[in-house]
Amino acid sequence: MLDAVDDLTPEKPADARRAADLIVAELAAMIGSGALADGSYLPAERELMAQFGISRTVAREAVAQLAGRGLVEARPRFRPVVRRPGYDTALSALGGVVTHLMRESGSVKHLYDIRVFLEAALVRHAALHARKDDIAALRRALEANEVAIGDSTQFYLTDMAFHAVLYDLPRNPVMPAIHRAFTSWLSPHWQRMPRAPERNRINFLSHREIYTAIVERDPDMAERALNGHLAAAWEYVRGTFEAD
Amino acid sequence: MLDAVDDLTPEKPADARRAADLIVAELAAMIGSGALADGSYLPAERELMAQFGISRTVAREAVAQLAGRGLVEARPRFRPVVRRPGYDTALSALGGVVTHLMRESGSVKHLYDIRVFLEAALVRHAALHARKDDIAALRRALEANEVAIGDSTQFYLTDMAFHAVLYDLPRNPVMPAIHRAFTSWLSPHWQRMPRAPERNRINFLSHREIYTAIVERDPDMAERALNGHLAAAWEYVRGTFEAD
DNA sequence: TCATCAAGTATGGTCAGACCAAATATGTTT
DNA sequence: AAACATATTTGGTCTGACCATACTTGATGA
Repeated sequence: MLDAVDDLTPEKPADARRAADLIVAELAAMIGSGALADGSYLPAERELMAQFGISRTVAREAVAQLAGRGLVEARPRFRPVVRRPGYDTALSALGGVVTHLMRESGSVKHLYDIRVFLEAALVRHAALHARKDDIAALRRALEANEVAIGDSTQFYLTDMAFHAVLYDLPRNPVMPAIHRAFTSWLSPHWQRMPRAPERNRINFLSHREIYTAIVERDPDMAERALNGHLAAAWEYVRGTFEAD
Repeated sequence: MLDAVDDLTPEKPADARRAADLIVAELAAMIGSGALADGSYLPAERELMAQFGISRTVAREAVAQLAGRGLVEARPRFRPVVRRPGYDTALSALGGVVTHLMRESGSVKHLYDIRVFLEAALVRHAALHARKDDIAALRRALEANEVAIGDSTQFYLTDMAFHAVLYDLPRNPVMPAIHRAFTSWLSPHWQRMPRAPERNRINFLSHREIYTAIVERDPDMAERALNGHLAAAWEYVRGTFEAD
């Protein structure tokens, strides 16, 4: 991290030409313009060879790059399928790196804190701007959460669903994608957390507290409830990876 | 976007074996454990061949994958260099996809709204938790911003720097990375925005307003000021890409 | 008629060996 | 000791081949 420049748009060496890059650009443009429709097959490698006058090597590398960018879904022995990227596929690009990042001591906490920070803002936003149907959705999620107290697996799902409603509230499609990314990154750690109905009950009560604060249009109380909720959850799971 | 499941941990087909994947996992582990030190050269392709008993093809694909994940920096004709990933390299993985995403109408706005949402929470946090040295840093950034009003290029930089301080405040290394990611994604649009000293002055005043609110420990006012600031900025640049 | 199953083909995955151009190392000359 | 010429290393690309599996086609049989 000494001189980690890492400009986020890797276009520094003005030339940096590699045969595959041109093909990638071309195909990417086709995907963007719809010339290659979402869900359709990418031309076979041997077709690309003929079509662009390149070798198989280059064709393969181009496909691999597109797959890396999420513009194409290339399962091992199947024909690559064109995938117009959504916010989820974008976040999923992080997956690999994040997994490695989280080996680093403290990084899980950093990520978790970001989540708390975001969600605090979300409950605040909810308390101020939630509409009737939003609150209804929240209430439904809360009720589902309550009946699942006895079943820890089910409780985990309804727990996530409750929080998901908060991410849906701003009606910005990026938010739910962020939520899915967070949960998929952090869930491995959560899985290891011992579960018990009494613990579930505590969490449910926290959820209800948050819900109440939102209904009463009290952002400060909502934020406080959420912070307490997530701080407690953290204390409960920190042990599972602090031994690392 | 119809059935974009896209689970964020691409490990669904229990088999999905590809020779390169094993090598990638192996090398990734070595990088994680420090066996391959940050900044050192990755073994040459021909060495990997011998070391793992694989063909050049597989060796190359493995390196390409590592490069895609940001664990290795592979400039065109140079030896790949090991890069222990930081939060920046993680976010940079998004770069390619986000670029494509932003062709989609409305996605720039969505991304911008996320930024506004986050920054609103940040100024709020600043107003509540900023320490003396934080405020000093903020003041320095503000002053630098003021003297740059006449120079639009310089103003742009000091503008970013001012906002950057807000991201530094929570002392969570993920925050600055997010800021850099945002600016690198949105800057292409901002570059097209016409600049003028009078406009700079308005923005500076907004910054001062935010600063004042933080100094006075008034989160609501800080949030309001920031929302106004960024909303105005949006109105000013929306024209540059709404024609698309 | 239509479902089933067996070739046959298309396609991605891997291998081998070769050549090139650029980057790096080596050694020689000044 | 610095500058230059040469040799070696190394990544980029090409060719051509073989395999295993996904897909297609068509024959078979209920």
